[in-house]
Amino acid sequence: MTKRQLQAMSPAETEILRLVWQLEQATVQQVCDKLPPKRDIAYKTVQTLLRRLEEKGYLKHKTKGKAYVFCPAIKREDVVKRTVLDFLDRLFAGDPRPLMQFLAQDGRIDADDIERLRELIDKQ
Amino acid sequence: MTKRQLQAMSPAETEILRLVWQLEQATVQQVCDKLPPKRDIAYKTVQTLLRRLEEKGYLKHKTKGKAYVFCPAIKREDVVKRTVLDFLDRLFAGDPRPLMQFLAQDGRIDADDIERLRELIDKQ
DNA sequence: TGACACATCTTACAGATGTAAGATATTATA
DNA sequence: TATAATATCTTACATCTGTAAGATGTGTCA
Repeated sequence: MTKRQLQAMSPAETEILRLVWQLEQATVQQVCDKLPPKRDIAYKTVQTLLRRLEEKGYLKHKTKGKAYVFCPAIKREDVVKRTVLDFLDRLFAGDPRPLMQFLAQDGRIDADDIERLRELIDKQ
Repeated sequence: MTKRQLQAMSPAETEILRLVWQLEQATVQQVCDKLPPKRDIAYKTVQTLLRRLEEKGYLKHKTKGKAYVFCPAIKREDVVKRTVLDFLDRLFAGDPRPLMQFLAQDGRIDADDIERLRELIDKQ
């Protein structure tokens, strides 16, 4: 029971959590401002998603003036780990190679990226 | 409108579609047999998921004897592309590098994998 | 040809999700 | 100290999801 079971994040919640990570900590308004213009959702909706993320244990908040400031309640890398592995399991039976291959073939990673990855692996 | 908008797959549906890919084509029973033992869901549930995948346009079926044989209605690589890019957007703002980095650091890809990726990229 | 096994079709249903409105509280300002 | 602006809290609600049961159809074999 050291490893608490977190309730899964929905896609919309994931998107919002990422913005909080980027901002390190954020009010509802700041998250709204950070949304890409194409992503047209109401302030109230963002508020609901932040609240649900807090209920699920991903965020916590403190009060500043009249507004809440939300910040991560668990380490980003832990969330990334759980989320990526889960994704990998479902789509590729846990094998990361088809995923990497797709990224390479689709031109989303280049020789430089590969070089940096090699260094990272060699260092270990 | 050449590029039809596919309805998103749910996590459970994704898992089932992956099994159909592995089997190339499959009856409900074959998908059930392919499920990992830990994943304990009823025949009827698998049937529902396959039906929903067909409704959403990911699968089609033909009849063989009294049973349906399901097979992909769209190319696996197209589904992978849409699904991976969507995932990447939500969790990493579209940047694949944190994802790769995680995989490397978590020991999920090794030097050999990297070498093969390099070859793949160099060939392009 | 009747019954058994096994499919599909129809229906269910609680909980999650996406999206947000209305009610109420709080802070700054005229 | 009213009042406007801005927050949060409470509530809503249609749809999607995960999970599956019950009704009905169909092929097979005695």
